[in-house]
Amino acid sequence: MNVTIKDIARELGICYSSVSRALNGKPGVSDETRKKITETAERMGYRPNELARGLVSRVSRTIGVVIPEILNPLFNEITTGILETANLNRYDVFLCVSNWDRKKEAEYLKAFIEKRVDGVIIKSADDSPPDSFDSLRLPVIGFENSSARRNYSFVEVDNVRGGYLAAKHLLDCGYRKIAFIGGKKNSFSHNDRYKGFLKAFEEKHIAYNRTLTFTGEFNIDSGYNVARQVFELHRDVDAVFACNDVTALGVLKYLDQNNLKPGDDVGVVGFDDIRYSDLPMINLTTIRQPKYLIGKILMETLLEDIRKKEEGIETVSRKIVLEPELVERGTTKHNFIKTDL
Amino acid sequence: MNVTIKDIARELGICYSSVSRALNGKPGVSDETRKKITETAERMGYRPNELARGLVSRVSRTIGVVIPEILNPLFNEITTGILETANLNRYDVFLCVSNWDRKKEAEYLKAFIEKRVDGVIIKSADDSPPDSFDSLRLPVIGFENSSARRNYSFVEVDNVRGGYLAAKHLLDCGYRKIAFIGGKKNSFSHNDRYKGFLKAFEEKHIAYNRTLTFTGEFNIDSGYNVARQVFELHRDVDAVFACNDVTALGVLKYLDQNNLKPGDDVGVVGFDDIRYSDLPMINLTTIRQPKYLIGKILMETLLEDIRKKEEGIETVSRKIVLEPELVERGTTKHNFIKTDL
DNA sequence: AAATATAAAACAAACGTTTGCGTTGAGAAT
DNA sequence: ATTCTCAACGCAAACGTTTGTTTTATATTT
Repeated sequence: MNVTIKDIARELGICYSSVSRALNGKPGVSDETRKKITETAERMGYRPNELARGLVSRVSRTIGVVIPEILNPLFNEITTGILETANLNRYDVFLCVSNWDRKKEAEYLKAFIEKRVDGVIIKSADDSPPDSFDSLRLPVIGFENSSARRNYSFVEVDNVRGGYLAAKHLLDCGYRKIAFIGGKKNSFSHNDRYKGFLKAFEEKHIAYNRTLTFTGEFNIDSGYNVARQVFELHRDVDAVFACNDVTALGVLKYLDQNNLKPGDDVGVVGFDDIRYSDLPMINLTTIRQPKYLIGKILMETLLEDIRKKEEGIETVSRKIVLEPELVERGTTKHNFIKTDL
Repeated sequence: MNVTIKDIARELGICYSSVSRALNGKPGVSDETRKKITETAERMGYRPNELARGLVSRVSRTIGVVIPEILNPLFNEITTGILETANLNRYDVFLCVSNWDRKKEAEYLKAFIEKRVDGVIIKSADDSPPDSFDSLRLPVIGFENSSARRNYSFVEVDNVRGGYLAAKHLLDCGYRKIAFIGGKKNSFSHNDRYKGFLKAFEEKHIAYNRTLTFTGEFNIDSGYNVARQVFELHRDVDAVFACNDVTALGVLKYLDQNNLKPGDDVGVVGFDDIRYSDLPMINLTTIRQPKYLIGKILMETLLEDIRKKEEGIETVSRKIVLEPELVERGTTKHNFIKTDL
């Protein structure tokens, strides 16, 4: 049904190999016939079959991407960077959402292999990235979890520094009883941010009460519920560092419903700087991750690895660390002085 | 480098066609050899090459999706529905973002054809969906723009009714000087929502001052700027119907910065009911689109069309219309009575 | 004019599958 | 003993490309 190079060859009474060479700009065909070929290809509406092409050339110009969520603004923006960079380089992307399910993740990876993608980008659902790639020679790059040390590259933000910046800022403002609401317990990002968080206290020789440490899920409801827990258990908490902005939104929701004014009554710092957190109604102080850039670098690094592999150049696993940045907004106030509520 | 069915056949001293049949559960191979085959396939780590498979079977189990944006919460949730439904049915999705660029859109479609996707879902960047499919027999389904009547199916929300619900609600509350901030001028959704909007006025025999009609882009800044325009030009406006929630957020931002209280001073209704619009800090009254469901139905309908095509059954273009729903929140108040500001 | 070089085109194998058809051989029916 | 049936398996073509090799035709050299 579709036009093939054989059809074009038959139309012109020549061999189809010449058509292939002509259309791919390879030598071995005269300018005259080349012109005739491109013209008839155009006229007949020829569309190369990338499946056949990929079968012999072993290149599919396709990347597989697995992320845990897409609704989450963090991954949303990272994905945007990934997709735009891919498309800029004429690659197509299989996008798969694991919902933090390790099993699904493995299934997607299997499908990627069967569809012969040229490379894979993965934010693993847990902190032991799949090892099924170790045997294949498929270029892979991960987001976060670099500490799990695989033989592939990683991109991530300096989470220790992020946690440090958050705590230091809160302490500088004058907040003292600071609750830490982390992400999944024992996840690398959680641990690193907590580590940095504690470091700020140490540096200022302020003792940290570890009973103020909590963990939550990556959504608003969780943030809300944990906030309630925090304030019911510890009436004297005067600030919260939430390990991501979505959780922070849940905290803000709790404060709003309990007539606590962010910044004045309770300081709040988030992490990520998601879209809309700069709205005046939200105005969340946060640690910014360069989300779009992360996606862009993930894809660019992967494409470079793919190119090198095609050229037979050995690649080394890299770990690319980006800097987080404090964004001061209205949910923290300088010169905070505790007033008993 | 990869294990093939020929490798398995050689290992067992049989013909590779038997391997194919065994692995695909087809008849013509004894239970005994079938078992041996599946075992060695497993042992050797065989992964079928979907490129080769697709080449002969003409089925790739791959869907191409083109959307204008992914950052936008509306498309974000629709995409979630699309992806999850695809994955549930063991399809992979090429996701491409057009950024409302007609040319990019065409490029993606071309790539889809070359990669031999089984079907396409598209929210076209403008209101004349690409016609390049008319010749191909590729199953396609669109989101919105159904009025452009192509020979493929569409899913959309009843936009006329949505506009009507918004205006009726505002009028019922007591708002009278209502600004309409639309989307891209002359887009079908814009026109339909405006049509419904006007209908509510007619029904109540209230004249509508058409100078209160504005258009904007699909982002916060635009909403903010148009809001400023609205209120600088028309000091007596007491409510705004924004054609989408993102624009409405821009309006809320403007109100916040000008000490106007949503609901009490100015009624605001959005459209879509995006994530986070239910946060107490935002609390936006809006017309809900069943976003996830839209994505799900888009994919399910497409897959059905694909299945029918594979079975040689003729398909007819359908237009699936979903109902929008008014969600009352804090940015509109009943018994609003105009007080001169 | 014969030998040689070169560009253009044809030939053919390969990529890894699926699948229609032909072959084989063992047991059942005659 | 001969024929028939039928499952199990092998053979080979096909899907639409790319690409190395061979043939052909033309131009160049001696």
